Amino acid sequence: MRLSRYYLPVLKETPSDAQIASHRLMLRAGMIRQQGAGIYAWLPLGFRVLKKIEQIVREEQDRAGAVEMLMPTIQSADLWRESGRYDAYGKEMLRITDRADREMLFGPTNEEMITEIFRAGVRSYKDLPKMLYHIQWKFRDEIRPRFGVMRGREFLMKDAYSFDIDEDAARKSYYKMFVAYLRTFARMGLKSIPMRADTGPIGGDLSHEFIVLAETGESAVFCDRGLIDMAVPAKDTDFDSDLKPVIDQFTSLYAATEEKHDETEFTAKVAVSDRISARGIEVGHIFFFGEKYSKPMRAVVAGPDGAEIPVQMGSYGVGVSRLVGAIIEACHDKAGCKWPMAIAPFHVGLINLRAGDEACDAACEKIYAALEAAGVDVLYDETAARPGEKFARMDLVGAPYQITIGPRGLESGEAEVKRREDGEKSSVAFAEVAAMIADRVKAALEYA
RNA sequence: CGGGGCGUAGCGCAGCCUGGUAGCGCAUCUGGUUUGGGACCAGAGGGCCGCAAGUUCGAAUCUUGCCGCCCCGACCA
Repeated sequence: MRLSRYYLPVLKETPSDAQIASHRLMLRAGMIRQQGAGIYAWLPLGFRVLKKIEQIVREEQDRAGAVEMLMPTIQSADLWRESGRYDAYGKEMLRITDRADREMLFGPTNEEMITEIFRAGVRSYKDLPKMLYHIQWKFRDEIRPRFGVMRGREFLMKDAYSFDIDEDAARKSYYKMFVAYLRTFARMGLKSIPMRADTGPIGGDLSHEFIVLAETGESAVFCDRGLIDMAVPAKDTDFDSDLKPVIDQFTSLYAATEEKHDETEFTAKVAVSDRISARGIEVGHIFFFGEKYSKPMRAVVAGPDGAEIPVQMGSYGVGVSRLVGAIIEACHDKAGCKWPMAIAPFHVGLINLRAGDEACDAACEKIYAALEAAGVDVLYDETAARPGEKFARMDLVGAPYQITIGPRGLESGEAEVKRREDGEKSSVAFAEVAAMIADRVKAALEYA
């Protein structure tokens, strides 16, 4: 992408209402623009990141055996009356009436709708198990939206739903999602820690929040240091195999959010040097809720003996738009974003220090074309801006690699390569730089 | 929803107390000098001062109402 054609409205000064790093940087880097309290437009740069995150989530859901679909944002109130949640949900639900005065709502979640869809097409236990998911915008009229996209009112969420014949089978579905989540967040360069969460009226051990540690996290969390270095299940994990050992391993060490924290247990089970008490961002939540919706909404199947039984359900959410903020919280410095390769809006920033100079232009065009041909996402700054401004802007955008071409380096036949992560700079022979960077990008995009 | 605060040019702000139709920095545009980490000189454009009513000869400024946004708290992917 040529910068001159792109829409990248960067800000030199920090907008006054941005309190935390991710919000500040997203505004400054021209990723989002606020349209109302907790409502944001995604500008081209932010949209690229959002799409890359969404794609990773999708790939890992598919790998775990979930099937993608798409449900509408607008739902009918009648559906929610069936489960009894229409009145229970309260003011967080945005209620709408259409021209015929029918009561509608902008979906805050989709349990009712998926249950309706499922019951319409499944009759027998032989059709189970099933796992369905979609990635869709939701709206929750939060009392107090804040922190930019981390707690917006409108947000993009992946939600999956599992349907099983009994609790034992449901447990297997739950495990699949557990593993899928570990992999999903790891691929984005995040350390996520599954923490036990409130299971509500059902009880049991089947509810976990996936937390990313960050100073600006909204909840206080407590865990064993051992969880941080625990190896994430590999790409070739067979999701139909017994996943219990993996779950056992990840749940063997203490990890709880504030609400579930038990200080006595914490001090008893975790050595002082291994105790982490920090703040975290919830990026995913998996939950088994049994017959909560299937029973009142009559999502039943015939069992082997012919008797109708309500299906056992679970739901599994990932805050896709929130992840953009969460990743920035985890990966940034004073100058800007430091994107992990997998979700970087651009892999490489190419800086032409002397646009208009024949030699510089020719050299840059050549590298630009070579990188693009190799499938690398390049942001090519061919504007007439001054060097300092170009460097600062590229640091703000945060591509993992920057290639700088200027008259000085060109004389010696070299390009300067800077790694955004640690600022390390090196000179690379002009003839080799494109191939070298393309290789590095490809290597970084390989995932476990 | 309770408590606090803010709304003046694209962004950051001053002016308001003590009424006289608006200013600063950055950004933008033009010309010139510059050019390896956010340049310099000269000039220019850009504002129903959130909206509405009221007081007044006169309102960004005072009064009332409304709207919007932010922060703290209880609640949440």
